[in-house]
This record gives sequence, C-alpha cells and structure tokens, in this order.
Amino acid sequence: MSKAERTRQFIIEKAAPIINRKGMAGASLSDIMEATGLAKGCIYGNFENKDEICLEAFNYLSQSYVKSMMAHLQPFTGSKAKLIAYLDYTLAGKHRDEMGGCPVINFGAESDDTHPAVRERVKQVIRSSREFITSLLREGVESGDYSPDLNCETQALKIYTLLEGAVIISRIENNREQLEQIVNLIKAEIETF
Amino acid sequence: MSKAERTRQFIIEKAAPIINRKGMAGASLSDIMEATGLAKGCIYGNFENKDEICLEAFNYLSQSYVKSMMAHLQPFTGSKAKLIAYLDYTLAGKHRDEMGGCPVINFGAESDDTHPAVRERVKQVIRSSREFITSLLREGVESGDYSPDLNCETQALKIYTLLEGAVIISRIENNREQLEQIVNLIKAEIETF
DNA sequence: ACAGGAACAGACCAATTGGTCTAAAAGAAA
DNA sequence: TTTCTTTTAGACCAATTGGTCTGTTCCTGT
Repeated sequence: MSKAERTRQFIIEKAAPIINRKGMAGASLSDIMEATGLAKGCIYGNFENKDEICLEAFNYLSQSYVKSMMAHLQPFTGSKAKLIAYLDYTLAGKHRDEMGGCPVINFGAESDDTHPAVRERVKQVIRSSREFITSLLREGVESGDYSPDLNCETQALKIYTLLEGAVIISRIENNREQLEQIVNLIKAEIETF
Repeated sequence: MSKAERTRQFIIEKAAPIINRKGMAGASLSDIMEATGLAKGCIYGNFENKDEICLEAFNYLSQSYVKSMMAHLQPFTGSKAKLIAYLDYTLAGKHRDEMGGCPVINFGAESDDTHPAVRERVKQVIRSSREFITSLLREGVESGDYSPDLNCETQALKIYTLLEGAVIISRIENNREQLEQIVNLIKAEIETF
C-alpha cells in the first residue's frame, strides 16, 4: 500500500461518518479537512472532486457494515440461527450508531435526484442485502427448517423492507422501541415459515 | 388573506418540491428565487431565514399529502375499505411523484443530525400516520371486520413500516415492483386479521 | 384620489464554497 | 547519501452562499 493509497483510505474513513451525518451537500470540504487534519491540496491530490469522496464514503460505509455483520454471523451455525443473528445485529445497530445512521437510507434519500452514481451503488447494496437474506431462507428450506413452499424472495423482501422502515422510524423518533417491536415481529414470523 | 400571507404561501408551494428533491442543504436560495421568480428581498421579507422555509416546506408537503389522501379516502365507506384505499393511494404515489419523493424519508434522513425542529415535525407526522392506521384497524375490530384479539397498534406499526421501507426501496431502485409486492403482502395479511 | 404603510427589487456584504497551482516536504530507489 | 519522484501544504481563485438594507413600487383604507 503506497503512501497515497493509505492517505486516500484515511480520508475516506474520516470523512465517511461526517458525510453520512451531514449529507453529501451538507458536508463541506472544510469539514473533511478538519476531520482529517489535512490540507486542501492533499485531499485534491487524492480525489478528483468532492463527489468522488462521497461515493467512496458510501462504499466504505456499506463494505465495513457487511464486514462487521459477517464477523458477527460467523460463530453461528445453521441458516436460521444466522438469520436471527442478522436481525439481532441490525437491532443492536452498533455500526450504525458509530457511523451516524444507515448509509442506505441517508445516501439513498439524498442521491435519488442528484447523484446518479451514488444511487446506483445504493441500489446494488440493497440488491445484495436482499439476496443475502434470500439465500439464508433458501438454505433453511433445504435443511428442512422451513416449509418447501416458502417464497424466499418475497419473504426476504418483506424482512428487508421491515428492517429499513423500522430503522428510519426509530432514528427519527430517537427510540429503539419501534425497531425492537419490528424485529420481534419478524422473529415470530420466521417461526411460521 | 393579506398580500404577504399569499406571497408566503406561494413561496412555500414553489420551494417545497425543490427542497424535497435537492435536500435542505442542497437547495439554495437562488433555487428558490428562480422557482418563485421573486427577488431575495421579497423572500427574506416573508421568512426569517432559509431554515424557516425548509420547515414550512415540510409542513406544506405533509399537510397537502394528508389532504389529498383524505380526499381519496372520502368516497369509501367502512374502515377496511378505507385501509385498502390508503394502501392503493400509497402505491399509486401521485403526490409523491409530483413532490419529488416521500418528505418523511427525505426530511427525516437529513434532519436527524442537523435540523432538530424539522426532525420534531417529521416525528409528529409519523406518529399521526401510525395513529390513523391504528384507528382504522380499531374501527374494523369494532365493526367485526377483524378479530377482537387484533393488536391494532402493533399491526399499524408493521403496516406503516412496510410502506415506508418499500417506498424508499422502490424509489432507489426506480421501480414500482417492490412497493407493489409489499402492498399485496399487506392486503393479504389484512385478510387474516 | 390620495396618503401612508406594507411588500418587493436588487445592489451590496462578508463568509464560505469547491477547486487550482506552486513550492516545499517527504519517500523511495540508487 | 543523494537523487528523483510522489505527496502534501496552503495561498489563491472565481463563484456562490445565506443574509442585510435602502429605495421604489404596489396595495389598501380613508
């Protein structure tokens, strides 16, 4: 890893939570300079423009989320246990709290009319999240945990939708209760699969 | 309605869709001047500052949404028919499309860390939406449409969460299909109530 | 019709924005 | 250690930002 690569990564990691919190338009270069302690010339030596930093910030946030989620899921065996662990990790929201909220929601809501490249990446992240849940359900069907009639894609969409919806509501209400209730509902529903 | 009041309202109505699309930080005063055709002095003669315009824009968006929703629901009789009509109106998303997306999501995602007054209003709108669905369910229980055991608050939260979640996903994916699927799931679930 | 007040236009302002450029500093290769 | 390239600092830039202020225009009540 060259010096430049390390600096680039450093900037992304420092900038990401700020951009996630303040938004792409709301976070200024001064904010990023302050957070990194670097001068403007250095930042522009490593990025084309602010938009590129925003895009990379979203990539970093989503990738690091997946990484920490996978690390959390790793000890659990069996697709059903993994799915429950997935729900519990979402409920705990440690990564989210550290990073200033769910990046899919924050970047998704802002990018849809203004930043097509970011929007495209958000889309991909939603897709792969849904696919991951789908694959967990499918495994569960194979292993006999769930009925063979289970419509895995549809139920995965439902679970993901409930989680995203509950995450926004809980964040705006500044109250974990709603997310807790929804996670409990999902858990109960899984038992009927 | 005085001249000033009319102008104030005019500014709000023209600015709201822009702020909803570009975000509070992303929409500039020049944008608002262009959309209204008014000069800066006029705008600042009617508002304290940009933040006030943003707050009023959210109020306008949410109130006009409620109004058009109620107008749509009016012809239907019976709480169950009204609930289905509520879902269908959400699915159609006419108001949302005209205004540049769901204001609860757009303003909610942006305000949570930066605009406490807006956030508070978004919170209230979420509350009253949930309460409205709850009351429809409760009416349905009274009239015998649903089982007396139905947990109206919880199911209302679930329905609202699914709708908000599906609205974001469909908007980012730029595809009505996900929202359609979710609305169908909700409709099917109502039948089991 | 007119007087007085409300509403508006737009010049003006300081501060900040994203972005460039050059010279100095730091790293890497020899 | 010296050379040469890469990386960084920060002065600089034009454009734009949110916001103020004054003079003009437009209403409205008499």
